[in-house]
Amino acid sequence: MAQRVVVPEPERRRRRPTKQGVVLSEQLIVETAIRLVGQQGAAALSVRRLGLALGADPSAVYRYFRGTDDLLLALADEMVRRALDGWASSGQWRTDLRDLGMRMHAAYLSHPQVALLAAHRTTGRVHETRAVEAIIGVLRAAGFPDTDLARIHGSFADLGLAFAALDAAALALPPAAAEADRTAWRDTYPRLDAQTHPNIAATAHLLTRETSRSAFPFALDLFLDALVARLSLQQGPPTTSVPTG
Amino acid sequence: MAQRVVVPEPERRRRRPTKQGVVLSEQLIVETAIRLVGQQGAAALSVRRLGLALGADPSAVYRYFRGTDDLLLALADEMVRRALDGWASSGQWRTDLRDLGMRMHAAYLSHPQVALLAAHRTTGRVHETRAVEAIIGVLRAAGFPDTDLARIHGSFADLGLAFAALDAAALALPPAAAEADRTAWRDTYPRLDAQTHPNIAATAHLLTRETSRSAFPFALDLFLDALVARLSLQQGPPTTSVPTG
DNA sequence: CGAATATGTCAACACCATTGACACGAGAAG
DNA sequence: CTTCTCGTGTCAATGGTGTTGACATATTCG
Repeated sequence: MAQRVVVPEPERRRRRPTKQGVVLSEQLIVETAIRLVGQQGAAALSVRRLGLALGADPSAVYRYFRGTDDLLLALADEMVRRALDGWASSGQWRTDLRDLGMRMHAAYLSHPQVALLAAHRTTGRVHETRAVEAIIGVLRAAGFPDTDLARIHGSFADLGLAFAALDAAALALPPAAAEADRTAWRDTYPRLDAQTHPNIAATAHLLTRETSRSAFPFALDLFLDALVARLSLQQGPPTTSVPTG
Repeated sequence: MAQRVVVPEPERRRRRPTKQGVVLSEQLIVETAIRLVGQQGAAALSVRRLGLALGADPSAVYRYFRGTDDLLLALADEMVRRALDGWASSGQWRTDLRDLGMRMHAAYLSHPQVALLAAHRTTGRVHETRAVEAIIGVLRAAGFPDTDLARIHGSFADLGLAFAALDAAALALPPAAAEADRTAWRDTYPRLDAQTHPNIAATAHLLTRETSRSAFPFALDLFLDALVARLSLQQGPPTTSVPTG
């Protein structure tokens, strides 16, 4: 690190403007980084370009984040913040969980390049903690036993993040790669030898890459069905195997 | 590119040994890259280090791959090759699909760093095509209508790759990050204010990050259940909504 | 007002991917 | 066997990257 200490945002007192007159903040840096990645692709996220976009010396970023990885986690946490923004419990646990899942998915998909970079990371930051609190709260109110909370929460979060990353990957492809992807299905598959690839050859005219619809809502409902079934067993026998997907 | 033309592997005639006496090949480069990533982490995969590990000048890699992205796709395709290695249809479509899914998942998880880098990419290479052929073949033999093949195949592949990437992410974390992850659940959650995070505070002693078991087998079975249900509807009414997750 | 120091800046380091020019030797042609 | 071709490995150079230590200065506190 250029400097060992990164002052946490709430304790910052002195705000000294940049040579170009910009007053930096964690929030401003995060927002600028998200904009940068959205406009120019994930490859454009470098400390130097970020400095340029901010109107500050690149190394100033290190006064706010310990390194690029720290910044990345902050971007992920901002996605979570936006997902939770305005959410409130409806009182129906299944509705709540579905809503939380869809919000998380949507927040990441609105910035696919960020999702691709950060969706698989545990941020350990405030908004992630808020999300955990919300999910645990819904599960407890629904009547799930405390001993199952960690596992159910883990499965739920995994499902959402896995699909967020997956669907983001399709959206975030640079135009050239997306074109190459489509070309593979449209051009090369129909030309494959019927000897070596009989099934593709026989149905090539019907095979087009299906990218329009996300499988997430369907998968989420399957998961929630499993939770409902588990909860209704709750009163009867003690603990059987826990649904984890 | 250093040189516009990359000669495809099967057409290579001249194999000229390196100064250090190594005879290069696409396969050798891919295997060395996988080993490098497995031993030193994803960050160690640079053309320079790869050259060093190979015993060749770094720029020699560009005689075999157009760039780092091309190499990455080759790594992904190698994972698919290993997954398919030795697979044969059992004649039972559900068994076949489950087996293919589990193999793909296992192949990626055996090299989590590679999975993290490449699982979300469409490679367009030979082994991926073989996998598509196998899956389409199983679905056709099962009796799914040709018009549904693209969508069902897409959902199946998505599910497997999404969980491969997710589970790989947990395995691929550098030890420091993994420790930080565990610390968050063990140390900071129990200290949260009961006012702001009542649900976490009340159950903190039971909350530990659940990383031991993958949710994939469960999710895969849910998906296959949905396919079974869809197939049994096949004979009756025409087409309803298609399960996509 | 004066001092302390947080924060922005600068220059430097080691690394990275990629490229064009070049040399050499393997394989084809005779 | 000899000769020629050109595929392939090497070298040097370019412009990028994250990160750091030293430094300057203006903001806040006493």
